[in-house]
Parts: sequence; structure tokens; C-alpha cells
Amino acid sequence: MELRNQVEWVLHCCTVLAALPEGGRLSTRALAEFHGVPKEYLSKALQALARAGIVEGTLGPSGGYRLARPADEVSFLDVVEAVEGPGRAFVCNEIRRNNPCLGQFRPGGKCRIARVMWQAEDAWRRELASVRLSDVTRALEDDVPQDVMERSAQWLVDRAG
Amino acid sequence: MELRNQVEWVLHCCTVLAALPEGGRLSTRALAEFHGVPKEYLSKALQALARAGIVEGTLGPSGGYRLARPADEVSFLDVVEAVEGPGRAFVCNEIRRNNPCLGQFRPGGKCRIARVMWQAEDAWRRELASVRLSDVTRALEDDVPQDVMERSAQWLVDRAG
DNA sequence: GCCATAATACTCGGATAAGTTGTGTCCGAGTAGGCTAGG
DNA sequence: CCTAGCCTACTCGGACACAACTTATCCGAGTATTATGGC
Repeated sequence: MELRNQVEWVLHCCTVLAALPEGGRLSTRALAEFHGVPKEYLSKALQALARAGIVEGTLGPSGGYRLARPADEVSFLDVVEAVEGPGRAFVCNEIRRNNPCLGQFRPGGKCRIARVMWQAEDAWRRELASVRLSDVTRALEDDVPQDVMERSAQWLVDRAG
Repeated sequence: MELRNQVEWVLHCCTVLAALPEGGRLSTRALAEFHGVPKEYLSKALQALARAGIVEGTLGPSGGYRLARPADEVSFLDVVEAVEGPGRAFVCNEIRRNNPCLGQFRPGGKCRIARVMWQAEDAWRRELASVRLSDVTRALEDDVPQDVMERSAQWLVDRAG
């Protein structure tokens, strides 16, 4: 049960996009080089984000991605689900129906085991939904020195066109 | 991000083992046929459970598995981690270190994004740790008619030796 | 009837293989802005 | 100087390849119970 690398990548990309000044865009190439990840594959993940309505990309030169919503309206869960899909981690195959001794009895309701597993997943989702991109960008300003932030902003703008 | 089928299988197996009368054992074959899953592959999962000290197997005919601890001392988390491994779902590759503008600055502490993701995983783990096998067996008695329970018990005992 | 031996039924572990998924690359089509050439 | 057309840089989408993992399957070794056979 491992999350894809793409999840880590797009979360970092989104926090960068969230810290971007109003109206700015960043190309896939800039984001990929900035994070040291393969550009073409990152592109796939960003497309998924675009399909989910989290970012929006524009074509042509000086094109690129920007957040489609304010950073405080995008939760971690939104981003994770956009890349990882909305499916559950635990899939119930109803193997209790394979019990050869059921006779006429057909089990109704949800399998107890699935219910427990899904309850845990709901807790996971709740936690992710409670954190927004804006929370991270704010925390980032404490972690990273001012000059690094400025150099990074300049670096990104330089290859944004 | 999907859990293996083995997780579902062993959770069902464990609840069956938990409902077993004192001193009873069940062979891999009985458990596999009862749930309609491939015996050899289920065997691998049960071995993992044995390595984790959740069940213990005995050799020879009339051998098989039984819980190594009382059913109220085995949590869902124990079982899931035994099969799925203790590793985290989100792995942090510290791609923030790839930022070409860091200069002398070396980021310390844990990546903010990883911290959020792991916090969510902790919530998932807490939830799974709060449910024990005994909770499910108790609930099962409400879901499944008495006669089905008895027939199943008999069926399992018949191929237990 | 008793004991030694063989047969049986299970666990354990390794080897192997097919199918699926994650990861990464490549290329063509479409689009928007900048550049150049001709008026 | 202005405009039309070309060029460039980007996104988008599909096709493809490789590696890793999941999901099995098979077989041999070890072990404990049961069955058998010889005394």
C-alpha cells in the first residue's frame, strides 16, 4: 500500500503554485526542473490535476499552470484524490458469500470487516481534508530563509516567460 | 494506493480463528476453501501472520493455525501491518533538496508535506488499532443466523482433523 | 499385544511465472504569443 | 509603421517500453500424527 511518487510531486508543485504572485503561471518544465523530477511524467500528473479542476493550464509560450481556486480552498485530499483516484484502498470482494454453509441466507448490509477498514480510511480522508495548501505555504515561510524564497521565485519567473 | 487482497483474506481468516472454540485449529486448506481463495497463496499470508506472532501454526496432520493471543488482544492494525508491512504509504523523497536555489541552506526537520501526510496515516492507524478481532466476532453473531454459524463451525471442524 | 517402520497430511520456504500497475520516454497534434518579411 | 505569415514554446493526448509488484502455482524439505507390518 504505497502512494505514488506523483502524489509527492504534485503536492510540492501545488504549494509552489500557491505561493506564486497573482496571475503568475509556471510551465511543466519549470516545475519539473525545480523539483528535479522527470518532466514528461510530471506532466501526466498535472493533467490529472487539471481534469480535477484544481489547476488550469494555458497553451502557447508564457503558458503554464496556475491554481484554479484560491489556495485556501484546495485541500490535500483534493490533490491526493486527483492523482490517486477516488477509489478506496481496501476493496471488499465479499468473500463471505463464498461460505459453503450459507444455505438460503444471503448476507445483507456491508461486510463488518469492510466497514472497519473504510471507517479508518474516512479518518485518513478527514485529516487530509482539514489541511489546505495555504496552511503549508504559510508554514513554509518559517522553514525557509527569506533569500532562498526570493531566489527561488526569481528562478521560476525566469523560465516562466 | 490499494491494499492487497491478502489483507481482506487474513482479516476474514482471523475472525474465523477468533470464533473458534478453545484449542481448535484450522488448516490452510480449510480456511482457503471456506473463503473460496487460492490455498497456496493464502498460505503465504498466513505465514506472514505467523512471523508477526499473531497466529501460530503446528505441523503434521491435525495441524493448522490458531490465534497466538486472545482475540481481544489482536487489533486490525496488527493484522494489516503483518501482511502489508510496517512501511508508510507516503514516502518522502525530500525533493525539496533538489531546489537549485538553496545555496548554503540545508533544510532541517521534516518536510511539511510529509508531516501532513504522515499525520493522516497516524489517524488511519489509530482507527485500525482501536478495533479488535473480538469486536468483529461479537458483531458477527448479530449479522449471521444461528444455524449458519453452527453449520459453518461443523464444516470447518470436519476438515480440521 | 507391542514396537519399529512406512505412509500420510500438514507447514515452511524457495523457485518460477503471468498479469497488472507504476514509472518513464517519445512523438505528433493543437494553440498562443513573438518574430520576420513584405507592403 | 503595419500586417500577414512563419516560428517557437508550450499543453495535450496517445503509444510505447521497462521495472516493480501483486497474484498466483508448483515442488521439495521438514515434522508430527496415523497406519502398517513384523515380532
